[in-house]
Amino acid sequence: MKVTARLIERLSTYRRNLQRQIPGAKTRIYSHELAALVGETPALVRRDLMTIGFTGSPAHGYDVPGLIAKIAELLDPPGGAGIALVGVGALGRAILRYFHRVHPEFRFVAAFDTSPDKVGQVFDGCPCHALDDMEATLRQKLIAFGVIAVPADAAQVVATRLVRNGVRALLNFTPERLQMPPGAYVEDVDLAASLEKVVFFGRLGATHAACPGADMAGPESCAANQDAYASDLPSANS
Amino acid sequence: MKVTARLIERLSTYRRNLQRQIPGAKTRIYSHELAALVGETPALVRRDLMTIGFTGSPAHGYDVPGLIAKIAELLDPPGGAGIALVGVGALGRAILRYFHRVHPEFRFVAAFDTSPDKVGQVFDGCPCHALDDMEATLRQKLIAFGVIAVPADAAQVVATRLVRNGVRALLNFTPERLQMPPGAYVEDVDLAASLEKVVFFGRLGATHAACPGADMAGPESCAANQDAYASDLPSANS
DNA sequence: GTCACGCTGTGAACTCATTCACAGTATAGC
DNA sequence: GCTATACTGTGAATGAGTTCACAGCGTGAC
Ligand SMILES: NC(=O)c1ccc[n+]([C@@H]2O[C@H](COP(=O)([O-])OP(=O)(O)OC[C@H]3O[C@@H](n4cnc5c(N)ncnc54)[C@H](O)[C@@H]3O)[C@@H](O)[C@H]2O)c1
Ligand SMILES: NC(=O)c1ccc[n+]([C@@H]2O[C@H](COP(=O)([O-])OP(=O)(O)OC[C@H]3O[C@@H](n4cnc5c(N)ncnc54)[C@H](O)[C@@H]3O)[C@@H](O)[C@H]2O)c1
Repeated sequence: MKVTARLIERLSTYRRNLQRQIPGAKTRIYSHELAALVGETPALVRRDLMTIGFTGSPAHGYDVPGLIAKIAELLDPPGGAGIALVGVGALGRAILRYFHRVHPEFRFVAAFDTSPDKVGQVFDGCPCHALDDMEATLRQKLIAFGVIAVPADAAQVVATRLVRNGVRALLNFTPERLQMPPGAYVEDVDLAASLEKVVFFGRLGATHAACPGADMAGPESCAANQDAYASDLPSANS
Repeated sequence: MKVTARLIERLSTYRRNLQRQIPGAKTRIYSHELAALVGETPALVRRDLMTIGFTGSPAHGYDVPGLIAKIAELLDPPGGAGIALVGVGALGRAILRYFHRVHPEFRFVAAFDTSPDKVGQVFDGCPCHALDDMEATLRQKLIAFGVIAVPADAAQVVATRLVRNGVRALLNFTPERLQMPPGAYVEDVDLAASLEKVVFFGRLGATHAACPGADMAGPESCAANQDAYASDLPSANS
């Protein structure tokens, strides 16, 4: 099974969108329905499910609970993921709050910050420690994943320290490119670059009347699965 | 010139990393230096600069201020971008704060929220309006870009309303896949999927000893530009 | 019971992105 | 001045990722 980062990303959205359906409304789903739900092509959906060895029937499509289970088996770590947050600033707190409320399966079990205001407090169930306690806490709670939401200049130091103490993968919100030992995984989220794309392609849209014109095409630019747009206000669906 | 979303993303990080250098320290840079800075290959950097028609010299590499200017000319809208934020929650406020402080070139000129607590307040220079004022405000301030940070069920309605009133591109933090008219651009930021990738590849790293093993490879997994890692604590560089 | 339909599973084709590899060239050192 | 060097610019090769297109099949209609 050839597992790429994009496949994992799509599996994650397949699952999330399946779970968002009215529970029990559909226990079976066709590739083209799931595709519409997540904004992909039916062929890609079938290919992905084939890749993970999940098989449907031509008559009824794919079994929804079964698919969710299969994806869970693949993505969810057996013991549940213990995650550490470093930098309990505006962004860090938003993340703690959101995941605590809507995705408790991601267990943020420790936070770290330099600010004495934050240390000792508990944010959405996640206790904030001083940096000095990092080593002990990481090892004691067997934390394997980290989220970096500190100012850019602190990112590399913090990352190194995490990885030295058992953390094997990071989500990095900083524009800094982190140097990691081989084997460690870093997922960068660069919001400035994302906004820059929005501005660029939005501007193009204006100039060229439409993005599909001659020479430009973002991957999901012109997202429009046009079918549903003749109607007027596609009021909050799904 | 063939412009893809990935190119824009890289140009954005090229520029940001060039600007982060001690100003004036280097006025020239080689492709391999810039590549190391952003974690890409030298060949790709050269190809990108070629694509945007920026040319260097074999003797001294590329002119840094010139390159920054060239990228700005390409990415920055002439009048400055007017951006609207919808949903002044935890995430929305983090975004307003961050961009106001560190990237004021992205001008958040209006925010919208349903909560009476928020309406009328100013967040980091950005006034929060009631939803009823959306049409008027968008048109009056000629807002062409939007950021969606409302709960998922409100996302489609809000997006449609924005696009109906002149907004041409959106940054969407919601897991909802937005239906857009052709020509509009949507950039999705799916933090849950990103975290899921971190957990998956971090776990693999453990099992398989290292990611480059047999059959897996995330795009920037094993980010390690190993060169610099023999040394110990790569203390916050650049 | 038989037929037509519409879907899955999948090899092959294709498209897009990245890397290779090298010719061309400006400098630094001698 | 001449040579060795180390880089850029770029066509061509490679590689990933996606889509095409169709054989095979279970089901519902009649
Ligand atoms: N907020 C955003 O929208 C946004 C967007 C893009 C990038 N980022 C990145 O995320 C980072 C955090 O953003 P924010 O808005 O939460 O900033 P913030 O200033 O609100 O939070 C930073 C937090 O990190 C803590 N901190 C500082 N140095 C530390 C260290 N060495 N170790 C541990 N904690 C430390 C501070 O006490 C503070 O609580 C930013 O610096 C930026 O690089 C944020
Ligand atoms: N915070 C995160 O880390 C995170 C992570 C992933 C996704 N998201 C997405 O971003 C959204 C916002 O996250 P948050 O943490 O800021 O949530 P939040 O609850 O703090 O903020 C939501 C804000 O939207 C406002 N709102 C609600 N309905 C609205 C409407 N119809 N029009 C305008 N405003 C409306 C609310 O008043 C509130 O201020 C989430 O719902 C989620 O879909 C957030």
